[in-house]
Formats: sequence, C-alpha cells, structure tokens
Amino acid sequence: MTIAEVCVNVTTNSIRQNFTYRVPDCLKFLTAGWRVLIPFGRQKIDGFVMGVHDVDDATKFDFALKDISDVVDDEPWFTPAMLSAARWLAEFYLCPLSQTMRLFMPGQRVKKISSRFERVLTLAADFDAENFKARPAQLKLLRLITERGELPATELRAHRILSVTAKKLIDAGIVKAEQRRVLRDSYSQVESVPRSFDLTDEQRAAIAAVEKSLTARRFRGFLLHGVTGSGKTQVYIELAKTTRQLGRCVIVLVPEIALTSQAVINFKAHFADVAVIHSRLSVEERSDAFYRIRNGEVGIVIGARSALFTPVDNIGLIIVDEEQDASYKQDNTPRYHARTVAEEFAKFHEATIIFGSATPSLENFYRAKQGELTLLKMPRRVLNNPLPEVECVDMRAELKAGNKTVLSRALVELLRETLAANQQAILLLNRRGWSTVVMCRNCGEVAKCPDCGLPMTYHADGKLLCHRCEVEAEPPKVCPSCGSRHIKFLGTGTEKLERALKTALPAAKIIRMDRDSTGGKFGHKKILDAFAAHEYDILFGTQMVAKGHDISGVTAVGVLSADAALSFANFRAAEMCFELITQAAGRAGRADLPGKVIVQAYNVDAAAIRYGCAQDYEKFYASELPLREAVFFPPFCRLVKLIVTNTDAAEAKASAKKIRNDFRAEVVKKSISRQEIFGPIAAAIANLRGVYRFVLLIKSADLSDVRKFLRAHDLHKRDDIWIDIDPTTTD
DNA sequence: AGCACGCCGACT
DNA sequence: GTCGGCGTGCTC
Repeated sequence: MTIAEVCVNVTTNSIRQNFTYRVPDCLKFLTAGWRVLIPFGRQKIDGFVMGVHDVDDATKFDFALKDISDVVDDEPWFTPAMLSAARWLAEFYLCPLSQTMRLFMPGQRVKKISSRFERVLTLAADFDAENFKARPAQLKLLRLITERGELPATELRAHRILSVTAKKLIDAGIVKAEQRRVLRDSYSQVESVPRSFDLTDEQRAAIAAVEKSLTARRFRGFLLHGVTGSGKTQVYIELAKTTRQLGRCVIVLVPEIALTSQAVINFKAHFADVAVIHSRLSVEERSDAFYRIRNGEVGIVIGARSALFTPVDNIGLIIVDEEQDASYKQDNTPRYHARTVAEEFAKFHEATIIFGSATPSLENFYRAKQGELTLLKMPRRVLNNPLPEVECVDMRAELKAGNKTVLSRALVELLRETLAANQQAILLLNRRGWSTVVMCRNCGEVAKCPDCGLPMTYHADGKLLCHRCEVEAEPPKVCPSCGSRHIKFLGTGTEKLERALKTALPAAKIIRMDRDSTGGKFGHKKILDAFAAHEYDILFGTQMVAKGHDISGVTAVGVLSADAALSFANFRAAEMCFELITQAAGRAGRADLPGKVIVQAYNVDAAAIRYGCAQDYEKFYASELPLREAVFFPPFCRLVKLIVTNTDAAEAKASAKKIRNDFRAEVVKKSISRQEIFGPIAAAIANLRGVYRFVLLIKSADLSDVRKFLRAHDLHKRDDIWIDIDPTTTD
C-alpha cells in the first residue's frame, strides 16, 4: 500500500502536523510536490504532498486512512528546492508549513487558473502565390500576414477585414489558424534600448571580485556600498550577464512594487528573458509568470520580496537592491525578512548574493566589517559627477527670526533660484495629511482611531483619517475627555505643505505624491513621468518621492523635517533618519548640473543629521555602533517579539508575564550566550477591536535557544500569540 | 478554516 | 419543554 504525507492547506497555528492519506491506484505516479484534493473532516480541501512511501498492507494506523481524491495540476507544483525552502521557512519563523507553502503559489488557495488563448493566423506552407487568384480583400489579408509573419485574429477588425475573408482562405488551405496560449504580463510592453556605458575603475573592481565567486559556484555574500549615482545598476547588469553566460539564473529584488518598473526597464535593455513577480499582479498574471519560469523561458526574475518564491531553478546570483529597506520585512504572517531568506536560498543553491545600498543596514555593514560579507566600495559617482552640496538649516533659529512657516527662508530662496533657472526641485516631508495630531489644549487628549487607538491625522477635506486602518471620522468640536472647546491642530503633513508652497511660490507648478495621490498599479509612475517631462516644477510628498528614480532636471532637494524620525521610540530611528537624508540628497544633480540640498531640522546636532548632511556613512556607522552595543541591540543581538492577545486585558498581561518568568528561569539563567527578555508592555496598538495586546521583547545572541524555548512551551501552536522573528519595531 | 458537538438563556 | 447563542475541539 502506498501512503502520502500531506500538508493540509489550512493555516491555524493548532494544525502543525502533516496528515497521512492512502494513495489510490489511479494516482500511483504521485511524488512529493504534487498539489492534491483531499477529504478533510467533513470538507474537501487542497493539500500538498510532502512525501510518498510504501508500507506493509498489515500496517495499522490509530485512525481511519482516507484516500487522496484527486490531483490539481498535471505535474508536481513544488520543485524539490521549493519544498526544502518552505520547510526551512516554517522552521525558522516557527509558523505552520501550510503558510510557507502558500508563499510559493500565485494565490492563497489552489484554484484552476484559466489560461488565455488567442487565434493566430499564419501562412500555410504550401501557398502558391502564382496560381491563386485572390480577391482584393483576401490579397490585403495575405499581404498583412506575409509582412508580419503572423496576425492575431483579434486584429482583423482593426484592419477592416471580415472574418469570412479569413475563413475562405483557411478553407482553401492557404491560411492556417492556430490557438496559441497568451501569457498575461503587464510589463510585456516595457521596452528599452541598451545604453552603452563606460565602467569606472571602482565598478570594474567590484565586478571582478564578484565574478570570481560566480565562476567558483560556491556560496558567497557581498555588500556593495555605493553612494547614490555610483552606478550600482550597471554592476548588477554586468554580473547578471556573467551569471547567464554560466547558464544560471538571477533573482533581482527591489524593496517596493513601485520600484520594479525602473528595474524592469534597466534589465530589459540587456535581457530578453525577464519575468516580473510582485503581489499587486493579478493571480492570472502571476500564474503565467510561474508557467514561463517553470518552462525554463526565464533567466531573470525581478520583483518585490515575493519574487523569491518562484519555481526558478539553478540560481547563480541573487541581488538585493536597497538592502537596508524595511519593506523587505513582511508585516503579516509568515513574518519573514526577504534579506534573510534570500541569503538562505543563495546558500542552498551555492549561489552568490549581493546586497547593494548607499546606506547599508547596520547589521550587514557590521557583518562586512567582521568578514562575513565581502565589502565592495564605490565612493564616487559615475562620470565624476560631484555629490550635491548639503546645507542644514536650524528651524529653531527660523522660529526665533519670526518665520513660522514650514519652509525656511533658505529653502524658499533655493526654490526661487531653481525655478528661475528652469530647473526642478523635490521636497520631502515624512507625513501625509494636513495636521498630524489633533489635540485638546486643555487636557492634552489626542484624537485617536476608534479601531486601533493610534492618533488620527487631519486631512484637508476636513476629515480625520487613521493611516493604519483607513478609518474616517469627524474631528471633534469639543474634547470628548474634558469638554473643552480648545481643539488644536498640530504638526505638518503634505497637504499643509502644499498650501505653504502655493503661498510662497504662487507661480510654481507643483505636484504632490503620497499614498493619497497615487492610486492603482502604475499611480506613482504617472506622476513621476509627468514630473520627468517637466510638466511640474516641484514634486513634493512622502518618502516615496526619494526612491529609485533618476530625473535629470532636478537640481534642488529639500528635506522638511529631517529629524521627525528621531522622535520615534525605535532603536533604528537614527539609521532611518540618516538614510532619509542620504536618499533625498541622492536625487539632486545627477547629470551635468550640480545639485543643492537643504535639510531642515530642529535637532541639528544629532549625529544622524550631522553625518547625513556630510554624507559620511562610515562616520555615522562609527558613532551609532557603540550605542547599539551599549544597549545590546542589533547587530549585537537578534530580536524576537511576542504579542500576547486576549479580549481581557488582565488575562493577556498575566499570560505574558508567565512566559517572561519561564523564559528568565529556563533561558536567561541557563543559556551560555546572552539572553534578555522585557515586558509585558502594552503594544503600540494596545487594543484592536476589543482585543488587548501586550508585547514581550526578547534579545538574544543565539536564536536557537529562543526557538527551543518557544517550542518546548508550544507557544508557536497558540493562536493567541504572534511570534515575530527579527521584527522591525519593538512595540 | 469549517463544521459538529455541547452547554446555557429566551420563546412559541 | 425546544430553538439557537457561540465557546471548544477535531479533522488522516
């Protein structure tokens, strides 16, 4: 008798084991990796075959074996590499296997995805042009097909050819009609021409170093630290070429979906076999991309973090661009970090991984200093373009001088000069909306989201909006807590900045880009294209204006409240602040025009601001690292965040306390390596729709001790606890 | 995730 | 008496 171990596609923490099914004779061909339909309880659902083996007919099970009902596809869906990757992910992030298996599918559930076909007309091979007397309409069609080689039947109408005309020719055996599968791909229209470029010595050196590793076909990791405009993309492209020549495939990761378009343009100029994968594609598009990859038609997979989970085999190179970006961390289960996963996959495939950034994550820079990653430096821009001049403006001094607006005098002056020279400017402000806080002057009460309890933002349309839940509310006329009528609107968002700009520079054509103004799959692209075409003078908005584009007319950049990030209670605040300034500065003066940057801040003495303005990553790193060491935070430890939930606050807290005490008794006291646990404290979202949430934070020099503890107490099986390994926030 | 089982309150 | 609320537990 043949039996199969099946991972049932149901994701609750309480179902962790595989289920055993009998393989009926008609499905004898089953192997690990097939997707199947199975009876489960009273329902029939989908599952994944994890293993198949023969057992003695007399073998007894202490449950009644059921038969696998059917298969879903006509070949195994999961490759052996995908299976072991999913197993590793489930193990590492302590989540159910079904959850990590799902990552490798175009949709959450198994469903038949219809393929699209089109009718294509081609010439039949034996067409005799001399002897066939065609009528004018038929001639027109024949000429079209001859010119183009083939013609989709859907285009007949556009050429004013009737379908009977085509039918006559088909019946006469002169034209052949065939059904062909169409692969849906919204990036298929992207075309670009290769730009030849002379590589700098630094680029050449970086390429040579990585190529050695590529030809060795052994795992090795690199950190490419190149200033903005140093030509990291060219390095990636050259390395991808080498990898393809070696017959292996490449994965290119970008942190956000909005950045894929630019990457696709860059790579399509040099490679014909590119596939794009990210979560905003339709399930059909993703399926078709999987189909192409599985067929071996793809050599380069580009996309956001989900691009890791395709059937691409024989990976030789993984590129993680803008590796410091927090978007690489998935914020719902499975809470994986694409940076970590990419490196693990590279190890598995004996591949090379290259992390690229102008502002590397402290973790990876530290690892590079320790020799775990090979550090490659590109400290100069291509074509010897100078780095822009950065000026820091103290906003306290502005206020003292009587300037109460968001825009410093220096910035307004710079914008005037820029516009007068017919050049363009980018302004960056890290908050959406109009006012960021609505507060009672009398008692200090802040307007909060009824769902999650976070402060709500006032928008120009007169409504309060929760940026997390998108809940809308009317701003209070009297304070709900003390009844006072003194309601104050504090802080500045992008909408208020818009008004300030219109007042200061009434003639300027300005455009706002933030989550409120960009809708749809290509929303930001529209705005960026219009700005690149100089339809606007000033582009302003949230962080997304500073990412990954290259607009040559931009010579001025302003960062409005550069130190806002510093007030967040996040151990990465300084790093984020430094990153923001460097990234913004990177947008200025990339071509032959020199750039100028103004950074406005209150806390002008902070290291992140000072070194950010000096664009000196090494100095920033040297100042930040000892602080991290002193408080035992990454890169000196790894973090594990546990969120304990309950509808009863006291119970949630008590339950969390017990875990903390157990951890102290069993791990902190006994582990050889350093371990600490803090909490419970109320989570940043302390109460979500009636469920209270408390946070425990574990700092660990050795995660395996933590995992052992969590497993020993079955904490990973509990539905009231969320485990987040390597979290980005600690609350 | 579903779906049944089961144990308490309101009702023709 | 029973209908039905949703807490609890099981699914090879």
